[in-house]
Amino acid sequence: MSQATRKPRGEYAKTAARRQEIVAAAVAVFSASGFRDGSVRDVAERAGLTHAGVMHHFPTKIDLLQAVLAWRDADALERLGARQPKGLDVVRAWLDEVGRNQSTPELVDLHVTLSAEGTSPDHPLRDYFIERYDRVVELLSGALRVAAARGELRPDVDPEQAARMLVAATDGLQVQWLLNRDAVDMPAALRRYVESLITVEL
Amino acid sequence: MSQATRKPRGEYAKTAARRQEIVAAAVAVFSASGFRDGSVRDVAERAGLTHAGVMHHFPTKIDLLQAVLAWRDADALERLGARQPKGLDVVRAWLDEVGRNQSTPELVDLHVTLSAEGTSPDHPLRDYFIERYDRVVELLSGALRVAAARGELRPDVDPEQAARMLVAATDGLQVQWLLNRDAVDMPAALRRYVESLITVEL
DNA sequence: GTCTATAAGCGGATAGAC
DNA sequence: GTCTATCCGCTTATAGAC
Repeated sequence: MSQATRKPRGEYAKTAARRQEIVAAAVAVFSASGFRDGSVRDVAERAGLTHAGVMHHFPTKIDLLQAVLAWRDADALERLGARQPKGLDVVRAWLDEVGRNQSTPELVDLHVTLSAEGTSPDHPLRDYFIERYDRVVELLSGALRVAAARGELRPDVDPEQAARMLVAATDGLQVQWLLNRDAVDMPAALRRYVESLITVEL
Repeated sequence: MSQATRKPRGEYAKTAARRQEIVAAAVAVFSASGFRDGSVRDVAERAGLTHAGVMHHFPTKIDLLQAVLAWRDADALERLGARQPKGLDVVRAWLDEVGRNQSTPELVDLHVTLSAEGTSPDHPLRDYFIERYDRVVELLSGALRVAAARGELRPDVDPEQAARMLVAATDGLQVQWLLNRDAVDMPAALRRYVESLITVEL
């Protein structure tokens, strides 16, 4: 995350506030027009400056999109990490999050599209997504380890492998759900998978 | 798939051959530069015409990429569908395919990126991917139904749900694998999942 | 630090040559 | 049908004004 960690001394409240305004404009534009048809010029107009002005704060259009995603990720991951029992509760919270996301398909689309783009070797979002997946997998596998210590996990289940699989299945189901919402019940499918891993009721 | 089914009378061998040349050039360019940095003009130059000439055959850059993917998909799906016992053999072939794909990460990247883009409501590839996922899920759930009839499937497993989950997990694992190849063993993870569904050795 | 002006290169649309 | 020439609006890079 070379980009996000670069915080020059001169970056004061005013700059941060301006960026937040731009991000808000970007959320509005990309949610309405999609991020492929929503232009930086549209975002700039809505935020009250020129397109080059926007790109002073966010060097590329992708950086701007990353800011939108990070803004959405932040409170979701907070909700997960804040769970205090830290066992299967975290897994339940993950399923809740998936269910909640169904009400904002544009943002699901944004995440799916950008995480896919971000896999390319030289993509500016690559580091961001590597770190994000590490964090999410670590969070969930930690939760499963706690569950294992309590004897709630089947003995042949490896916590990290299962966590990785849960995240993978979530991502993949989102793609199929976006293509055909009637064919997929994401929370139910994930619940079935989790229940095949544990020895107790979820 | 309005595009692929439209085959005007005037489309003869020469045209098909020209398109194949362009697709070959596109594979070369996109594999080398990625499909985001590889331009239609690059493809055109390599195929010996202007960028507008290429876009006569493939109206948009996305259509060109779809042709690359379809070219790769064609024999993979054939290999799967050709399996004659039609039971768990098909699932084994699916895992083999995943393993085989590891030798061409650029094409995996291409598939992941395009399937994600294709989820957007008005995206030209949307119909293509809807149909492709239907076909794949149908192929795999058919295979699991055969396995169920043979008593090889756990009684509480729903073939279509399991097939959908297998495809979803495959897609999601590919994202994580592209981000960090050391962290993920795709065939092993999928094999574990399949083994949790069945009553026999895979 | 914030932003404008400008220009290069891209995907895409159009008109018309063959 | 196939393709070139040309033009459009876009993202992005660079130079420099404030």
